[in-house]
Amino acid sequence: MEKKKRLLTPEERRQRNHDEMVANILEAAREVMREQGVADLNLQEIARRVGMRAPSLYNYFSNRNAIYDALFTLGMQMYQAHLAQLLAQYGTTWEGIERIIEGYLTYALENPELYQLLFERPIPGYEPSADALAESRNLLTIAHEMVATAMATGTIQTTQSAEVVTNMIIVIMHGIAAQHLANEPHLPVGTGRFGSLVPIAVDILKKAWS
Amino acid sequence: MEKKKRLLTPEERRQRNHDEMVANILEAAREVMREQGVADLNLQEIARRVGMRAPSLYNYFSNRNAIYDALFTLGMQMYQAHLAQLLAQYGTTWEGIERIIEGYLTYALENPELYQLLFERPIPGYEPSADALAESRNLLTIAHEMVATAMATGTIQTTQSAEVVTNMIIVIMHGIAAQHLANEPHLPVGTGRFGSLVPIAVDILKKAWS
DNA sequence: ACATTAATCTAATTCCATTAGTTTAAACTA
DNA sequence: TAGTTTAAACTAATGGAATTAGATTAATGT
Repeated sequence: MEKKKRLLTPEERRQRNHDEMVANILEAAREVMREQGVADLNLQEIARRVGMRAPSLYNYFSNRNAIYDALFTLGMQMYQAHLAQLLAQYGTTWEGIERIIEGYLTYALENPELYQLLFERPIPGYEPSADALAESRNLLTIAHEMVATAMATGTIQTTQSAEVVTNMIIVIMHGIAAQHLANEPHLPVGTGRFGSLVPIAVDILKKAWS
Repeated sequence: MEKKKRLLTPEERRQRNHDEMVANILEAAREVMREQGVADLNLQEIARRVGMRAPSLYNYFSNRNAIYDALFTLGMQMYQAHLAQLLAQYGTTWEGIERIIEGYLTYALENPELYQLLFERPIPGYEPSADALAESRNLLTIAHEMVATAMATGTIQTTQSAEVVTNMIIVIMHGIAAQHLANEPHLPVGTGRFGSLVPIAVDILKKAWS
């Protein structure tokens, strides 16, 4: 009978408010990046949108790059969740590989600001922190394991190493996304000069490797 | 007997000095971009290197973006010369295609600042001018003609359209260069996780299309 | 009540791009 | 040759943005 739905202690309430504000700031930052370009992140504008002045942001992030870094980590986690879902659904089949390539483009179109931050580097003064980069190495491991499984089960048949196969898939996946984003970012997945190449590229790989 | 090697008129001398200074500024700008990143082009630093103060640069360029634009055009002309040379030497053979892919990576490694400006966009507030973009459309035309010739002469055999073939080659070429530059920019052409994929990628295409 | 602390603010600093206005020296003109 | 024009430089000023310093407020803890 002590507590049916225990009230929050002041400490917890403070923490919750703080976390909420962090989330709000990141959300506002993504909006600004989408509207004004990834590199033009403007602290005054973020502050305006969350209802404070720019210097107050420093209670939540130590500087502008810390905001980029939080978004880098967030974006990496989002992409990994997206990828894990595809892997669970399709496994390591050729269809799965096609879905993964398509999924990379989907992610890029749905979250262009995060995509650019994660996979198209040069933000003026920003380099991902060691923590952020660890997430990104994790992603490469997942890709490599997927390819190794596909080779072990015979889906992919080639004398090339799993590393070469992985890298080639990355090249094609990234090449398509980069060109689509640069030239026809408004067109949906599966359409346009580059977006429509996904199944064609997979056919070419299939012809070479099965 | 009028003039053995005619002296320059004052007008010509003035023009020559002006042109020289423009070239010096662009050279200094490339240095700064290489050292501090493409997006961090700093007018004070350029000015220091050519021996003047920042506002004096405005006698030669109307603003910072005009410098980017001049470099865009310069870089595009350099790349086209590079490409024309390869085309003349190897023609539209499979070896020629391999050299072109390799040549794109070579250009990217030798002129990383121009490569990023030309082929990896987002410089904060800069969009290429119409003139600069015309150069870039020209490049696509050259690529498309090359592929059409290769298909007409039977080097490339496929039911795909020349446009699809061109775009796929662009995807692979750019994908390799982007990954190499992002991950192992210090390694020379032909080496590293991505640089070594060039011949492998060409083999895959050859298997699919000949 | 008093002290602490988080969260906010305003004001100040620094770094840039860009503009305004001035000076100098060369070149043209009468 | 003297006076005018013009290119090319300068210094000083403006305005935007990140960041730091210092003061204030309000909630919490003792």
